[in-house]
Amino acid sequence: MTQSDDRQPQREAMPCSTCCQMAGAWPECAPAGQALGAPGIEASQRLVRLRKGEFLYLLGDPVTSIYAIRVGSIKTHVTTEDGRTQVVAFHFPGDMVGLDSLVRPHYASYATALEDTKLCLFTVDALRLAAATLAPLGRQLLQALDGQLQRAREVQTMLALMTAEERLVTFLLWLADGLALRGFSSSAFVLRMSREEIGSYIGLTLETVSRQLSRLAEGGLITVRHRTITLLDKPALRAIAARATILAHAPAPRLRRAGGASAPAQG
Amino acid sequence: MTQSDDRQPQREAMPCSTCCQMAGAWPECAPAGQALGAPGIEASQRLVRLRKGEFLYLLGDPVTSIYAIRVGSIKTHVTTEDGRTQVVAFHFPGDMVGLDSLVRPHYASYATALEDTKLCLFTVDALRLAAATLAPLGRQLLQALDGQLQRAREVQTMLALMTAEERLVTFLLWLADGLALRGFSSSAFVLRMSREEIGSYIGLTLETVSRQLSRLAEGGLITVRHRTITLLDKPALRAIAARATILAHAPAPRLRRAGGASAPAQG
DNA sequence: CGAGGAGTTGACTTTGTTCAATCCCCGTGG
DNA sequence: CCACGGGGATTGAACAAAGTCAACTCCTCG
Repeated sequence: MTQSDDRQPQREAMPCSTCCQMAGAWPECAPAGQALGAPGIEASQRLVRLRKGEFLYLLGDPVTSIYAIRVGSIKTHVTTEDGRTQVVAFHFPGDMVGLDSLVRPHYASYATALEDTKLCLFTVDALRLAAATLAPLGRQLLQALDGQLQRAREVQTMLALMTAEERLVTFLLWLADGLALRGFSSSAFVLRMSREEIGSYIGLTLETVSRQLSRLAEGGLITVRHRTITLLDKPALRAIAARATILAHAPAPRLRRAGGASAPAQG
Repeated sequence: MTQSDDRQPQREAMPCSTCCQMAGAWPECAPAGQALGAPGIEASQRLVRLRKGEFLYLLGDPVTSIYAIRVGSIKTHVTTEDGRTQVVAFHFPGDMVGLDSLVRPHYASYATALEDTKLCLFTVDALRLAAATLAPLGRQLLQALDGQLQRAREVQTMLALMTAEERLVTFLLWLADGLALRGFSSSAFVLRMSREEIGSYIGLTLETVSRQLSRLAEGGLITVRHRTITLLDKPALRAIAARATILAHAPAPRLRRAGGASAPAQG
């Protein structure tokens, strides 16, 4: 392999136009309010530089902007109650970073540079303004889409680091919370799906699902009769699920230093 | 438990207005082009009824509409090359179904009723029209968001049913494909992340990642030197990953009848 | 050149899967 | 009204895959 073919691609500078194409049909990273298609939008084209290990943003920070990577790479990650770190995505040149937080007031993850990285910054004011011009429909779509992405990432985290018991309890609580949201009893309900379907969703076999349900019942935390479930001790259940639940307004992540600047500054 | 509290909530009829609130700030399910916020949009308010086990749509079908659940519940699922089924989401009253396919020409999953279900139908023509009126920015956002959702679901599926080897190979191929997209060599590249970070992403420990890399190298499929990876036998690698890869323009799913067919029928 | 983080490798343990037998509703039909 | 059949669910035992703990090597960075 020659250098030309074996080079370290991500380190190669990439013209912004290229990165922006990648990001979708972004206009040049240079100011281009026009191209954004909504009147009055300033693309407020700033360039951000990060060194390896530095944070682009922290979970819980107010969402001020989203980014497109020009050069380098970024990981977005979360931490769990018990201190484990879960990488939810890797981002490479052309990818958007922070998109999953667009419709939120606070970032839903940490973003850390895996190497020296340059990004185009788009102020969220501009984007929100654009969003405001969207049909309400569009906003709702965005909102709903974001909700589904969020849930998918929760599942992702669940599958990556929860035990069978934790997964099942988490799943039951999701159902309960869903029912509560809709104004129904959240402590007694009927499963609409088979053990097999549950297992498929949370990455277990139907036997394991069944066994775990039995164990929880033995422990007096729930009652199981066919597909009718009663949650007897929600605090205890939440405690189990919490072990590997994503911290929402979290403390500091541990992986890597944050280069001082944006660092959570804990040692 | 009394009936009043222990009733089967999801079976309860729910006024459409309620379901629509749930779905975001959807207008009444009754015709309300106005409320959609874009001129000329017909909400083309149709109601769809499904009986338990029926499909709402199939993977690969042209995307004609998306739905909001009024009563009932839906699972969306995919199948893998080797015939396993993976549930990617459960949807309950108020949830949107098919949203993840909005920006695509074909549905990216199957949607099956878990019980008798009623849904509000929104023709995608109307939605696309709305999308067309969005700033190009908005469309790109939608596109990018959808891309991230898709990837999250791929990870979800990977975590739920792939072995360590399959996960790692899939991950390497994702990296390679990403590089190829960006015009770089896709057979030799440098990992930007540690074994630990890879492991976190694909749900393995760093030791397992290391071991699997070694095994693949032993087998002559790849070369590993520190963080420099060379893919020597991509067909073989693809074959490994394919075992549990989501079928794109798939045949029929086996779980439940769709009016006739049933069980996985293999064994 | 030294220190320390990253990576590899091995031995052992744990967790969940697999295979298989059995149970239990529930709906059907006698 | 009750027997029967069948799919979903439960449970057990053996097994396998990945995790854990630990020792050791090798770069890389300072």
